[in-house]
Amino acid sequence: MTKNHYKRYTITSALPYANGPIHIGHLAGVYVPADIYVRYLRAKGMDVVFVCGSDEHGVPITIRAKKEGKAPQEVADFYHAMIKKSFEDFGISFDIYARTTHPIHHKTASDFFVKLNEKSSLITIESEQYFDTEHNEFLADRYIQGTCPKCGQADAYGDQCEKCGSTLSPSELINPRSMISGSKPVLKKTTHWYLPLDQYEPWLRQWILEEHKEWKPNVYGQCKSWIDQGLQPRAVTRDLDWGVPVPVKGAEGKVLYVWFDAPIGYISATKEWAQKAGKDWELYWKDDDTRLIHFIGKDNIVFHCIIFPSMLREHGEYILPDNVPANEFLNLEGNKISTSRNWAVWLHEYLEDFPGKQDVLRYVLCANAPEAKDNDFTWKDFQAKNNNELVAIFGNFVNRVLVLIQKYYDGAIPEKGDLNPLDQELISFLKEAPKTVEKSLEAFRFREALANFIEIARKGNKYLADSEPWKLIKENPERVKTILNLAAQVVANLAIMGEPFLPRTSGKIYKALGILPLSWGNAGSIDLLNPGNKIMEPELLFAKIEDAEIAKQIAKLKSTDAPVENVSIEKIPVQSMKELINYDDFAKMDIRIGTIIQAERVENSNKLLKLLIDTGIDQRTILSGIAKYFKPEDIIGKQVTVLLNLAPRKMMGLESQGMVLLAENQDGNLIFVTPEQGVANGSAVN
RNA sequence: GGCGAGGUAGCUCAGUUGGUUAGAGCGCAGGAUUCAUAACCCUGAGGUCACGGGUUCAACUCCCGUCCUCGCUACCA
Repeated sequence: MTKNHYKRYTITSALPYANGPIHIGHLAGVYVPADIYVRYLRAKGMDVVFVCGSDEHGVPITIRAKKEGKAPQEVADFYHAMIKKSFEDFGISFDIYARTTHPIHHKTASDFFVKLNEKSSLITIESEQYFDTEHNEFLADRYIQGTCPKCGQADAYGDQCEKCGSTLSPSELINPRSMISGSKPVLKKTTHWYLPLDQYEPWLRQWILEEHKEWKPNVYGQCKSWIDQGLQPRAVTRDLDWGVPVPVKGAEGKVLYVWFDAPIGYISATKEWAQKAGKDWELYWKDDDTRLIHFIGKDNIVFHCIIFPSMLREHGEYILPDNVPANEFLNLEGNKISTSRNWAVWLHEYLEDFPGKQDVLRYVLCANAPEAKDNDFTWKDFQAKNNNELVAIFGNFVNRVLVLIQKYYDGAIPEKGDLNPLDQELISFLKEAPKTVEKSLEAFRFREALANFIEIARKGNKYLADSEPWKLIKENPERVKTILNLAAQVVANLAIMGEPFLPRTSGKIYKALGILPLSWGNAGSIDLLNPGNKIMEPELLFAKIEDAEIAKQIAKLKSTDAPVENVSIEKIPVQSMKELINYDDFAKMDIRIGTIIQAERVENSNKLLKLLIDTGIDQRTILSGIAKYFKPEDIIGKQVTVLLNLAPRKMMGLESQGMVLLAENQDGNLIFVTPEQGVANGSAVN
């Protein structure tokens, strides 16, 4: 249960996978909110550690490494360095950005496993797994390719088909082959350790569903869904040579599964930081007065709410997360962000294209963060928020105050005199402002917090408009001193309360005011600036972003064929060529042209269409997973290419007698392979 | 199909335990102003709160059903 007071905070943000750069979706969902929260805590003087690091293990990295003829470490090094740098340049204020290949992490993860094993918290299960006899090693799911049993895609991986998105197990693949040698793998017995999640169900139910009803609806709902569906034991080891070796006799050639070692990375990162900073890491993980918070995206909910807490609890010494504020996903210009299609705004590219504009992106991503539902990032909105809010409201207010003080008082803060009702109103608003912002931040409502913050600048503009110092300067100069003193105090307040959201901008304001950064506790005061203090020549906080710059970004995005720039490691080709076959293999296939004469949806299926095909030699039923792409009535009469002698297979209680061939275009839509000109049904394709 | 999250002004979103004329920002229209990056400030138009039932003195808010979007999950040979 959330307590009222904590002595310290441990804040984690999801470990990026060292297999690609960071994009705005990662930032909006995880790193910007986490950083805002941490900066806020620090400004309040809280004892806080903010940890993150690269997740460098896992099979995708080894696959990429193999394809590029590199060692896995080289791939991880490249992206680790790139990610670390872009976070630094962007201003995410980690206390440490660690990595899971660091010895401290290997030892921590290893010890963690040993402890669980010694407590008999893990169970071992023997199973059959694919083994590459040529290379003499077990094959990770990702190392096995074969035909997807669900969509027929020939290059599905052992754990997932990237075309249809199905989750698979290697044994389901048709004609499995090793991606290392190309040979056909054999099943071989192997033993693995499992975390018996099913045994923790009563506790999880109590801990989450009863004691953490305050978690966000999306998080709470996902957890409930998982728990209600019944949890299964989960393997925590794999037969692989890239990862943390399983520290048990007889486990040679086995490593900890990435999902087991990655979250422990938060702990080892804290250890590494503590060593350097001369702190006691255990206070941050084992003391009940420490509040542990995980910032993640919705894809990580089950790991951070169910699996990792189960591990921590079984271990026995650790505290559990008090909250897991997971965000939804950010879309880009109406489409899902996609790395493979290069539909993304990459952080390292943004930093190059918009130098010095880190705060603009922070602002837009926070104002538009996908807190309750998926959200859309558009460049037009980015421009509008910059020009209409940062420039026109915030930047403009600060600028006009500084310009007026410069003009009337040669840059010296004037003295306050008697206060009138207008002043009083401003002062009481200002006094309440920190509490309002604070309340939103404490509830992880960052959009609201940001809106509350920008409201301060709005009020400042209104105060100037209402009090009209530029008019009064002639008739009542004494009064103007009070107005501009108060206006300047508002500017100082903006610097304090803006720091979590817009740290660089805050720095600029402090510099312009000629004062050192103030802590959050000063917010709300109207005595932050001493009369007589000199301010600097005003410098604009934000610049307008012109249409041309936006058009350029949109054009860049729309040229989806463009390779990922500034990434020297090449992307994995979409599909590599399969192994060679001889003519006889090909001749075995009976491929013909047929015509769809009936088409209807399959009941209770949202993917399958039941097609009746005239193949020239018969009329047969073929089921095809294309319901998402075609309406039945639209495809009747269409000539298509059909694989006739594919062994029949039952789906949804119906038998499919063949396969209709389809191609996928760049948008991910399916296209029938249709003869250029009409031909007779039954014509062979050779 | 099952489960989860959403469906509120043109756009992006708030609406706390059901309570008087449903809010904000942007955009739009009009006005005022000139200290300011032609920015600021004021006013206004715009919503059968997805749809249909029900509970209630009272429902955006609770219950039932339907439709749509997103995610997970099952059938995509």
